[in-house]
Order: sequence, then structure tokens, then C-alpha cells
Amino acid sequence: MPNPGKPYPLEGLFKALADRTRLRLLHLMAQQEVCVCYFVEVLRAPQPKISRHLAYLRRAGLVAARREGKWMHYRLLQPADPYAAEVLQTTLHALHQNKSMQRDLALLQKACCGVSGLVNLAAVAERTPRKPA
Amino acid sequence: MPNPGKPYPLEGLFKALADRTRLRLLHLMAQQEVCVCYFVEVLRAPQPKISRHLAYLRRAGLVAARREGKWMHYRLLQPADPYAAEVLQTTLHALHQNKSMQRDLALLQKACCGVSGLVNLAAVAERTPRKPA
DNA sequence: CTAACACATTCGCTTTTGCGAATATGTCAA
DNA sequence: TTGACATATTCGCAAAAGCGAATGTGTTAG
Repeated sequence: MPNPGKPYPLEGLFKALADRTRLRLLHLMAQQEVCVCYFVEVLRAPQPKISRHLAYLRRAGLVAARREGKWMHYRLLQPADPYAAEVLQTTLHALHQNKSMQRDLALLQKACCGVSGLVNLAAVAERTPRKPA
Repeated sequence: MPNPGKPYPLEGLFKALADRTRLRLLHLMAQQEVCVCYFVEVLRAPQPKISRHLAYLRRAGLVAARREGKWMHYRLLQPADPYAAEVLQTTLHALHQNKSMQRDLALLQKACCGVSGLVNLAAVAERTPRKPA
């Protein structure tokens, strides 16, 4: 290991942010808790890849997971360190300026709040859950 | 290469910041232009290692180099992207809170502005440059 | 020109990281 | 209990990153 001692401030954060898949995931979580299945759908990436990157973000303390039946929901966590929190906030703002990031977000809206989303809401209302709200 | 397309915003910045040696170098440059020989002295690291990381930072657009005789001086560059600039600023502030970073800075002051520094200034004044100011 | 100096780059190696494929775990329904 | 589904983890492998050692490049002094 090239970094044997205690990590320098923010080093872990930057390692976590230095990957485009993880940046896309974080951006999708910026405003709402998101189910893994939607990440898979929006990023059009293999599910193990998504899970691995989510696990990375979890270990880095940037997200938390919540189980709801078969589904896992991930949400952003405010970093304890105020500087880390500020870096993360700035990053999310920056990402939101990006075209392809906006496309991701549009896909997410369509997936979880669009037609199929309404169908799922109806299903939940009948107590026949298919997909998380 | 796992990221063949155009880089996502800030991804390159985070890769550059995700290394403790580079964080130390950036921190030392925060307030002043610094000569490579001082980096070597303060970090107590082999010179090729320092040069390699400085080259990385240069390619990432975070620093610029200026030659002065045999010596090379490096300085921070304000990133063109305003979000990147903000992230960098926050990062530098955060680093400055860190004990070992402060120790680095103290060593730099001693190296370039201490006794030997005055000797060098005198040398420069006689137009017999030995070390950069 | 040559030697000394400051720095940059290259080379071979080891470690780390990201990946797809396969497999394991956890939950629910029947 | 079994099977189906959602997600997590493991297992090689390939690419990338970081390192020390050696070497190359540019500058100055003699």
C-alpha cells in the first residue's frame, strides 16, 4: 500500500469522487433517495457494477442504504467534515450543469415518477407492491 | 482505459487530488511560487517522485512552471471552470487545518526564508544567484 | 568543450482499481 | 420449502497508478 499512515484530509473523498460512475450515482441521489433498480436502468450498466460502486460510496461514508422489502434505497449523507461537505455540495452543483448528467436525471424522473411510476404507485395502493415509490 | 469518452466535469480534478503527495505539493504552493528543490527538501522524497507528481499536476492544469536558470518554480493556477476553482479553494483551506500540512509549511518557511534563505538573497543581490528567492 | 547541477523522463516492477462472469445472500410469495 | 426476484459479493483478469533506479535534458561555470 502506497499510503500506509492515516489518510490525509479529503484524500478518501477525492478517491471516491474520481470515477465517473460514482459521480453519476451521487448526482442521481442529490435530491432524493434512489432505488438500486433505477440506477441500473438509468446508467444502463450491469447490476453488479452498480452495486460495487454503491458499496464503495458506502464505505467512503458518502451514502447510506435502507432496505425496503427486496429493494435497497440509497441516499446521500452529509460528510462529518465541513470541508468535505462543502466540496461535495460544490461537486453536485457542478455535475448538475452537465448535459449528460441532466439526461441521467431526466431518465430517473421518467423511470420512477413517469407512467410506470404511476402504475407502481397504484400497485402499492392496492398493497401489491411491485416497485418502490 | 475504463473512461474512453470525454471526461465528466471535475473527474480529472478529483483524480489529481486523490493522492497525498500531490495534496502536499498543492498546499505548499497555496500562498507562493515554490522551487522544486524546496519540495524535495520539505517532503523528504526522491526528486524523481516529486517531478512526476508535479508533471501530473501540470497535465491536469492545476499548476504552471516557470524556469529561472537551473531552477524550476511551480505555482498554482486558477482552474478555468469556476466549480473546479471552488473545489480547489475549499480543499486548500481544509488542508491548512491539518497538523502535518502545517508542519510542511513550517519546513518550507525555514528552507526558503530562513538563514539559508537570507544568504541566498544576499547572493542574488550580488548577482551571484545560488538559490531562488 | 566539459563538468556539475537541477530537474525531467523512462523503465521495469508491484499494487491498486475497475470490470464481467459467476455465485451468494436476503426477501417475498406460493 | 421452493422458486423468483433484487441486490451483494467473490473471482480472476486487464488496465492504470505509483514507485525506485537509471538515464536524459537543459543550464551554467570554468
